[in-house]
Amino acid sequence: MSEIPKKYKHLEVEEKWGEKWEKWGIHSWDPDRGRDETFVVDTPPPTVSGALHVGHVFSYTHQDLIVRYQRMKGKNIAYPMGWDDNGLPTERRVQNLLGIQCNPHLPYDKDWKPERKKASDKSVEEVSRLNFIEACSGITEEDEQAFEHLWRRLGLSLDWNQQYATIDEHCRKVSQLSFLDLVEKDQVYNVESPTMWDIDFKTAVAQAEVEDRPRNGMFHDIRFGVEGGGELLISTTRPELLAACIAVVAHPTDERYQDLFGKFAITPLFGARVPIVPANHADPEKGTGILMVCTFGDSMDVEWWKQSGLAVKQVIGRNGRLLPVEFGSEPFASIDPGKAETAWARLEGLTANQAKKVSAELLGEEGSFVDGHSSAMPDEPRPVEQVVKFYEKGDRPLEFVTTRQWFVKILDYKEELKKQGEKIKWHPSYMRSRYQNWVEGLNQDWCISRQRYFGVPFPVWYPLGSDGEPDFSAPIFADPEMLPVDPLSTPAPGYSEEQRDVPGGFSGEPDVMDTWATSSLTPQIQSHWGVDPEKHSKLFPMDVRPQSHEIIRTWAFYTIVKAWMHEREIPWKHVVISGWILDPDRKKMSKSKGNVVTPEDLLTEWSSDAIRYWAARARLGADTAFDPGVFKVGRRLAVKVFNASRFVIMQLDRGAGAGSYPGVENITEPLDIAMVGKMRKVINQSAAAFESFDYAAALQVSEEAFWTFCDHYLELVKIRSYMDEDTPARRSALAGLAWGLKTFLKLLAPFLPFMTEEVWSWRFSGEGRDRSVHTSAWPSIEEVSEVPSPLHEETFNAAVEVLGEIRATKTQDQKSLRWPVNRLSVTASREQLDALAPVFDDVLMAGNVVPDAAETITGEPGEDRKFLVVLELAEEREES
RNA sequence: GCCCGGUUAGCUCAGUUGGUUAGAGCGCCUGCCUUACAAGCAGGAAGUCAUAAGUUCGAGUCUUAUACCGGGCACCA
Repeated sequence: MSEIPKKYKHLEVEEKWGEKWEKWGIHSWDPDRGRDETFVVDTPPPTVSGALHVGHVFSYTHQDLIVRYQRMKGKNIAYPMGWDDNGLPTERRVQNLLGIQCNPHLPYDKDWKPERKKASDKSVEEVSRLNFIEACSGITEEDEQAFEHLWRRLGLSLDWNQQYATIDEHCRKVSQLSFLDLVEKDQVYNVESPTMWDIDFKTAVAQAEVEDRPRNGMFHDIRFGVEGGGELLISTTRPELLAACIAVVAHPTDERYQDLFGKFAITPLFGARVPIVPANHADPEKGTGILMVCTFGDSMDVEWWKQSGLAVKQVIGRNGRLLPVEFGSEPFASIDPGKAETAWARLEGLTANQAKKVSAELLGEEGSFVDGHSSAMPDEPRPVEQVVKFYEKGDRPLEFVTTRQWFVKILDYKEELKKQGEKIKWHPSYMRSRYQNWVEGLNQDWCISRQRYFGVPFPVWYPLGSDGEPDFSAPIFADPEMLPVDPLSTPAPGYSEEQRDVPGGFSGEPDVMDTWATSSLTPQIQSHWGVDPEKHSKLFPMDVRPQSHEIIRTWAFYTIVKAWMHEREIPWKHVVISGWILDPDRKKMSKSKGNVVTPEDLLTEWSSDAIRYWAARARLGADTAFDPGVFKVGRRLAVKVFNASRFVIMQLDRGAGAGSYPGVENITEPLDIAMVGKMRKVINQSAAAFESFDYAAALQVSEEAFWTFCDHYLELVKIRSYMDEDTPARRSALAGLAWGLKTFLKLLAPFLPFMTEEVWSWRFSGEGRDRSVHTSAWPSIEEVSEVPSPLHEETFNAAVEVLGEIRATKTQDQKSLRWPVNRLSVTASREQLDALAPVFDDVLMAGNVVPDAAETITGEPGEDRKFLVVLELAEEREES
C-alpha cells in the first residue's frame, strides 16, 4: 500500500504512467481474439512534415476517448499509428531544410550525405532521385519522433507495435497491389489529355485537391473579324490565350448572333480562322454574350473541346510559360503568319501574367484584322471579380496542360458510391451530406499519378518501339511477387537492365502515385489485405474512422472508393468527424496566421488531463474555440479527483484498514442507497452516450455527478464515516464511499487517464484486468443489483436542498459552515417530508445542528415548492 | 444558385419525445481557514433563448420566412 501524496505533480505522474502502460503492454492488439470482440480504429496518419498543432491534440484525443471506453468494455483494441510521409509536403520541406532539388537524370552518389543548411544560404544543390528519396526518409524519421513524443505525453492509448508509414515497404506493396487489382478489374487507365496542372510543382493534381480563390481579374473586350466582312466583340479575362483560340461560341438562342453561326471568325494578332458556333454554356447575360474557346482556359473549354473534334493549340507549357509556336501550318494556321510571328516573338517565354499585359498592349496597338480599325481593343480592360482554381498547396492558378496520366474510373460509379456512403454511419449525421454533395459534383475521374519523386512508384513499364518511343497502349505490369518494385531500378519482367531506354527495350514509368492513392488504403494497410488474409478478416471492415471534415472529399471518399472497388465493402461502420480549433477571432487556427500554440507547452503548463478535458468538451463535428478558461476547468476537475480520493481513501483506511473495504452489500443507509440510485442513472447515461460516440455528453453527465458526489454526498456522509465504532451505519457509509469513488474513477478514466490511474493505483489496483483502471471493467449497474432502490425518488435531492438552506443562512450571516445551529425547523408538504425523513439525521450532522433541536412541520409547500427552513445560529462558538 | 450547421447570461457551452419559474462552468460581487481540497467552500447578481409570422391549452424546442456567422457543392468568358 503506497503512501498517498499530499500534492499532485502532473509532470512526474504523467511520465510514470506513460512508462508503466508501455511496460504492461495494455494497449496491444491481441491477434488471437476474434473480430466480434475486437474494436478496430482507422487512425489518421498525420502529415509528418507539417507542424505539430493544437488541432492534432484535439482530434486525436477524441479518438482516444472512444478507444478507452471500448477497452474498458472488454474489447480487443486495434489502434495503430500510421505516418503519412510520402508526397509533396515532405518534398517541399526537404527542399527548404536541405537546400536540395531532385534531378532525376543525375546518377546516385553513395557518398552524399544530407546536411541542414543555414537559413541565409539560398543556394540549391541538385541531387539524384535516390539521394533525394534518402534525404526525405531521413527528415520524416525525425518528424515522426516529434509526433510520437507528443502522442505519448497526451496519453493516447495507441498500439505502438502496430505502426506504418505510407512510404514504407509494406505500404508500397499494398499500394501497388491495389493498383494491379484495379488494372485487373479494368478500373484504371492511362491517357493523354488536358489535366489540371500546377506550374510550380510541375505536377498534375486531382479535383479534390483544387480550391477556389477569389481574384481581381480584368475583362478585355477583343474585336474579332468575321470572314466575309463584319466584326464581333468577345469578352475574356485571358487575352494571353488568344493564340490558343479554337472557336467562338454564343448561346443558340441569342438573337444577336444568329447570323454569325456557321461563319468563321478571324482572331486578331494571329489571324486564325475559327468557327462561330452555338454552345449552351454561353451565357447571353455575361460580357458580350459571345466568347472564345481556348485550349485551355477552364474546364468548360476542356469539355467543349472534347466533343468538338478540333485540334489542340497548346500555348502554355508545364512551367507556366508560353511555348514556342510555329504559325502558318496546322494547328496554328494563319491568314498572316508573318504578323502572327511578330506578335508571338514578344510573348514567347513569358508567364501567363506577363503575357496578359503584353497581349493587351499588342491588341491595342495593331492587332486588328478588321477593316477600318487598327486596334483590336476598343476599350480599356475593366476590373471583374472572378474565382480561380488553385492547387490547395499552390500559389499560382492551375493551368490545363495536356499530359499523360493514370486515372481511376469513378465517374461511372457515382450512384454506387453514394449508396456506400449511406451504409456508413456518420457522426454527426449531417456530415453525410458533405460526402453526398461531393460525389454528386464529381466531374473528373481520379487522377492518381504525380510527377514527383518521393512517393509510391507505379509497378509499370512500357515497351519501346524500334524508334525508341514508348507504347503506352501496352504497359507491362509487375508480377505481384515482385512488389514493392521500383520500375526505375528494376527491369521489366522479361527484360534485362541493359535494355532500359534503348530502342526495342523498355522504359520504366517515372511517375509516382498521389499520396491519397496510398492513404485511401489505410484499412487495407493495417489489415494486411492481399498479404495476410487471416489478419485481414480479423480487422476489416473496421469499426471507426476518425477524421476531420475538410478531408471528407479526399481521405474518406477515396477510402470508400478503394474498399468498394477491391471488395465491394464499406471500409468501416462509423465515421466520426472532429471539428476545427478556432482562435479567439473565430478563424481557423493555422500556421500561416501565426497564432499557433505549441502543444507541448500546453501540456506542460496545464497537464495532459486538463487539455484532454478541453478536447472532450467539444461535441463531434463542432468547431471549438481555443480557450484556456476550459483548460483551467479541466485541471480543476483533475485536482478535485485527487483531493476527493485522498479524503475517501483516508476514511476507508481509518475505518476498515487499508485495502479491505466493505463491499456494496453493506450499503443499507437511506442516504447511501439514494446515492447509488443516482449513480445507476449516470452509469446508464454515460454508456449510452459513449455507444453513440458522444463522449462530450458522457463527460458532462459524469462530471456533474462527480461534483455532486463531492459537494453533497461527501459532506452528508462525512460525520457518519468519522464514527469510531464499527456500526452498520458506518459500514454503509464506507461501502458507499468506496463504491462511489471506484465508479467515478472508471467513468472519468477515458477523460483523465493519468489522474484516475494514479488514484486507482493507491488502493484499487489488483490482479488481471484490475491492474490498471484502463483495463478494468466499465461500471455496470449489475454491481449494485443487491442494493435496494430508494424508497423515495427525491430523497437525495431533499437532503441536498435542506443542507443547502442551512449553509445559505450561515453564509449570509457571515459564519463558517461548521457554525453550530441551536434550533431548526423544516416546513414542507407531507410528500417532501417523507422524502427527507430517512436522511434527516445525516442532514443534521452535516449542518452541525445541536441534537434534538430540530423539528419538521407538515404544511403547505411554499410557492416555489421548496423546503421552508428556519434556523437559529449559536451566539458563540466553542473553541476546540 | 443548391445544400449543411450555428445564433440561449459579459465569455465558453448544455437544454432528450413541446410541459411548472430556461441551466452549468468561467468571469464578476459578497462571505468563509470547514479534522480531503484556498489549485478550496458557501452564497449572490446577471438571459426579450437572433427577428417575424404560424401550429398548439402551452414553443428555447415544431413549421415557414428573414437576418447574421461558419462550412460544403456547383458555376465562374
